[in-house]
Amino acid sequence: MDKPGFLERCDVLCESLSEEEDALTREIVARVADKWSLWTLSVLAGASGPLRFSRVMDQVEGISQKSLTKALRQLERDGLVTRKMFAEVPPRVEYAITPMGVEMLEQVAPLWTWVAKSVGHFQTARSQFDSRD
Amino acid sequence: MDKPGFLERCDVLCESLSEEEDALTREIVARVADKWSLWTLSVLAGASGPLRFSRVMDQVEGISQKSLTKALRQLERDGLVTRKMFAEVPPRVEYAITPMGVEMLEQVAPLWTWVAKSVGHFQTARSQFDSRD
DNA sequence: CAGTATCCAGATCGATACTG
DNA sequence: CAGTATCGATCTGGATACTG
Repeated sequence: MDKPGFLERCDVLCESLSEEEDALTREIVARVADKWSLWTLSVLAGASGPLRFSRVMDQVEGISQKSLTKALRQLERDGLVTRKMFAEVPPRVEYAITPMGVEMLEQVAPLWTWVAKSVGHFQTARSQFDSRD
Repeated sequence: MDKPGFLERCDVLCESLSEEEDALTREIVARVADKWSLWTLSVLAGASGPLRFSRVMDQVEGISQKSLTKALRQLERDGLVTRKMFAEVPPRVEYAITPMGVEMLEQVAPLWTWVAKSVGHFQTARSQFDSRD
């Protein structure tokens, strides 16, 4: 089995990272896999403009207030969404995706699409595995 | 904010999935984010041939026996690696990546590379966020 | 409205000990 | 060698109640 080119290039890049950068890279990639974070980000991407907290919560079905708050804070912290507070009563907070957030989704979309298209293969593999002696 | 084309295409595909397929898709994508699973898979991809359990464990630094077993089982179940047992004493088990596993890595590599290249941006975003009033 | 604080149940993981 | 079994610490997420 030859070492594939894409893997080699990835290795070279990854090994050039400091330990701190490596840890951060892993963290960001991990966020991609997080159910709520990615869903939240794509809701903001699909909206025609900034969304209030409760509008986001409506669209991310099943999320709790606590989890949404956490997801939005993380996304904000990493510069993937912006948070704008208005000094009104009742309070209004608007979230919007950043260009970096859009870029992130663009990177994730091919992977997601590939998995979705391959879902039949995975189902087959699993049923074979589950019914082996 | 216009709905980007890539997102729309992804939406259309995702909405064509049954609830079961959707759940499986999420699960597979989640595995991508899992530290050990991806690392294990890339070790097998980088090897010049099948690897024994203990060889894999050597290369995935810091993993416990329990976690490696779990990661390998999941990868096997999804058809991303194969497991071959030899009836010898002491027992020998060899793991190898499948074509599907290679494909999976090929899908993940661009994302990983992009994150690694963007790590500086994320560091900046975080330090700004962490030092805001 | 947009959170924060608290409690609690379930999953996860490392360490350790044991086995075919 | 390649696991499985068990235990305890840790983390996570939902439900609920409360607040500026």
